[in-house]
Amino acid sequence: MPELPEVEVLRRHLEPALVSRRITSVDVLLPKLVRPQTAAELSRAMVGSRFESVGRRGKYLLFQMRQADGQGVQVVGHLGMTGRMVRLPAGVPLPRHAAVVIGLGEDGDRFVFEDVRRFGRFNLETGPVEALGPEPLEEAFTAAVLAAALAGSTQAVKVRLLDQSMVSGVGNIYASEALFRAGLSPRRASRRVKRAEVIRLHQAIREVLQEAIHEGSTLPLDSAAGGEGLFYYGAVEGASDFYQERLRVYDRAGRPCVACGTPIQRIVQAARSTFLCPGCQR
DNA sequence: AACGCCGCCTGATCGC
DNA sequence: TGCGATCAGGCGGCGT
Repeated sequence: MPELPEVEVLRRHLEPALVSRRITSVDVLLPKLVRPQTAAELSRAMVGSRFESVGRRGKYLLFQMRQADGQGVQVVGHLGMTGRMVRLPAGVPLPRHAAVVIGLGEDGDRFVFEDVRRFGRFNLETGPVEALGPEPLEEAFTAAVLAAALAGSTQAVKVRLLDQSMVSGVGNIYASEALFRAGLSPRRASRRVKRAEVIRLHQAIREVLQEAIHEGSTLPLDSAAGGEGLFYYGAVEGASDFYQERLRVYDRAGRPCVACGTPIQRIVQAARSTFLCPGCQR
């Protein structure tokens, strides 16, 4: 599932594919994922505008457009569990679970948002993004900020890391990975994480995300589709396996820890899987 | 008010 | 072999 690194890699592929393209049509196939819910309203805002930039905030993609009259338009996208975004060349059939189809002009290319499980979003409203905590890879996210977010909370530190108002972009996979790298038990009450451990965790969060972006950005996301234009996490056969292989604990229950050989353990916290090495994490 | 928990979804996998 | 049950989980919303 896409977390900050996968969204960032997707952003880097999408931006050059979209910037300066003019929107000529908007079709909504899955209205529940879209705000406003009708193609008519979405069209009124978007059609005629050009893409100016594709940004990212946490796990959200921020599409900036501008109308000919200078009016700015912003769309906030979220991939949920299974969402994908792709520039689809003319003639390529729409994916089965296409939710929004945006026409990009005379050549017939389309920008498509699809989502099998329908947890994703495609909104003109920017509300959810305003509530997000600091970007973990930016300067504002310091060890002191992390310490303050953990202080006083009895919640398990792993559950706390998933709270997007604390740090934005860390999901279930990289929460487990960061805690493993920091040698810290996911079960530890947030308030009981010591100063030195906070510093290690802060560093570990940044490292696991940074490395995943770095390795993911070497993936040629557009080559397997037989040419230019297909950009999305998971588009390439084996791309998600690639992401998976780098992981030290996530989804590795029963397999030996890469550091000490102890079998990796799976536990459930807040109704989600957590993976840890009982030997390395205290 | 912080925190736990449900519901939304469908495809893959499991068990009988 | 086939089919129903279970599982996966980000996040909004609701209840305590």
